[in-house]
Amino acid sequence: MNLSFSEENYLKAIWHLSDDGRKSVGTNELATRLGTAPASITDMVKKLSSKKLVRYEPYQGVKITDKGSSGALLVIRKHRLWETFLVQKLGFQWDEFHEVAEQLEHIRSDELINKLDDFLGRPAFDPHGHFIPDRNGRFQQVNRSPLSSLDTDVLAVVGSIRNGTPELLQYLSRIGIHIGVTIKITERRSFDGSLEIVVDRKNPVVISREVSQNIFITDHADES
Amino acid sequence: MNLSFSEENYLKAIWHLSDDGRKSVGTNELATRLGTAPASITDMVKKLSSKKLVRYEPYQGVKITDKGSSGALLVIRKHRLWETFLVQKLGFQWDEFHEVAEQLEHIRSDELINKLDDFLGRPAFDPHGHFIPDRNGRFQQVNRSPLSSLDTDVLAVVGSIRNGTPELLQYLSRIGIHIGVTIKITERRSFDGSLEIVVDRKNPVVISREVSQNIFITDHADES
DNA sequence: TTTATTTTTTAGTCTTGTCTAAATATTTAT
DNA sequence: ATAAATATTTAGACAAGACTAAAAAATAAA
Repeated sequence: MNLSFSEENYLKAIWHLSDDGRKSVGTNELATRLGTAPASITDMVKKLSSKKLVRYEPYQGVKITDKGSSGALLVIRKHRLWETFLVQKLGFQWDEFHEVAEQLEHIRSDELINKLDDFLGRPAFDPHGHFIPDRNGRFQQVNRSPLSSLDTDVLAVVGSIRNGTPELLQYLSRIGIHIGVTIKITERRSFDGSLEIVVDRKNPVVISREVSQNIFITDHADES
Repeated sequence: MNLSFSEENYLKAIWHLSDDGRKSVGTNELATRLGTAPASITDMVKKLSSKKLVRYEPYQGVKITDKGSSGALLVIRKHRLWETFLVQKLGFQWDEFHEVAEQLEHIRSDELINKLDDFLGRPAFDPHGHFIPDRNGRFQQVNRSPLSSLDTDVLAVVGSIRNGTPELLQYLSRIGIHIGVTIKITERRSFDGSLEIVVDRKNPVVISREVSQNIFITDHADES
C-alpha cells in the first residue's frame, strides 16, 4: 500500500477529525482542515474509497477503515518521531518544528523510521505529550482531562497541549508551561472562565478559558 | 528561489554530468542519467532556462549558470549531510542509504539543514569521501587520483568511491575497502589492467580494472 | 556532398491534484 | 410543509511533469 503525499495528508486529517477514527467526517469539515476546496475533497475521497482506505457515501461523509487507520497511524508515527528528533537532537524550539515535520512525515522507508525510533530510545510520547504509535501501530492511550476539570488547589502535571499553534506555544512557553510541569489552580473566575494558576510553584498567572481548554493534565509518569 | 523536487533533481544531475558545472550537457545524456524520456528533458530544460538556472540553446545542450550552481550545491549539501546522518547516527550500512537520502535531500528548511550540520559537527566529507558544501556553498576540493595511477608498493589512503552502486559498495566492503583505509598495489597485470592490492596490511586481493577505476586515493587527513 | 544515422525537438495525450461555477441534496427555519 | 440556507457533488479547466510518435536538425559515412 503505497500512498502519495496527498493521500497521507487526507488520511491523517480524517483520522484526527473523526475522534481517532470512531465517527464520520463531513466534506466541508475536511475542506476547512486541509485548506482545500470542498470539490477537491470529494474527488480525493472517492479515490481513497476505491482503495478501501475509507468508506464513502455521497452526502454522508467518510469513515476511515482499518486499513486507512493503519495508514494514518503510520504517518502520525513518522510525524511525531521526527518532531521528537527535531526537539531532542537538533534543539528546535517548541514552536518551530511543526512545518518541517509535515515534510519529513512523508519520507518513505520503514528501515529509516525504525532506526530513528531506536536512535531516540523508542519514545512513547512526543514533545507535545501526544502518544507515538509503535511499529505495529499500537499506542498507549493515556487518561487526560482538560485543565478546567481540575479541582482548585490540587496539584497536577501537564500532559499534552492540543491545537498547538506557534503563537499559543510561544505564549505557554513564556509563562512556564510545558509538558511535565506541575500546575495548580488557585482561583476560578466563573464570569469569564479564566483561571488563576500556579506553574511549578512560582508566581501565579491568569489564563483565559480559551487557553485553558488547550491544556491537558495527566497522571502517567511522563518521561520527556 | 523555490525549486520543485524535479527541478532540484535536474539541477543536481546537470551539475554532476557537466564536470561540476564546467561544460555543457546534452539532452540524451541527461535523459539516460535521470531515466526520463528525452522529450521530457527538453521541456524541463526550457523551464529551468526561463528561471535562469541554466543557459539553453536548442540542439546545443545546457550549461548551468551561477544561480543554477548554487541551487545544485544546496541539494548536494543536503543529500550528503543526510547520508552522513544516516550512517553515523542511525547505523545504516554503506550501501543502503542512498535511496533514503534521495528523498531527504528535498526537505525545504534552511534551519533544519544548518542544525543538522551542527549536530553532525560540520563535516567536510560524506561517507563516500565526497566533499560537503558549507552553508555558503563553499567546499574543499581535494586532490584525488584514481587508484590505477598509484605506483607499485607505495602506501596510500582511500579517499572516495565513485559511482557507488549498492553491489559495488557491498563488494568493496567485503574485501575491506572503505574510506580512510590504507592501500598498496603489489602487482599490476598489464594484459587486463587488474591489480593485486594489499588493504590495511592484510592478505593481498586481486581487483579488476573496472573496480579500480572507481577507487580514488588522497593525501588529505580524512576524518571519517 | 549526398545519404544514412543519431540526436533533439514538436505535437498531442495522460495522470495527479487542484480550482471555480453551477447543479443538486440535505437541513433548518418559518 | 414549504421556503431559505447550507452542504455536497458534478462539470469543465488548469498546471506540473511525464509519455509516445512523428518531424526536424545535426553528425557521420559513403
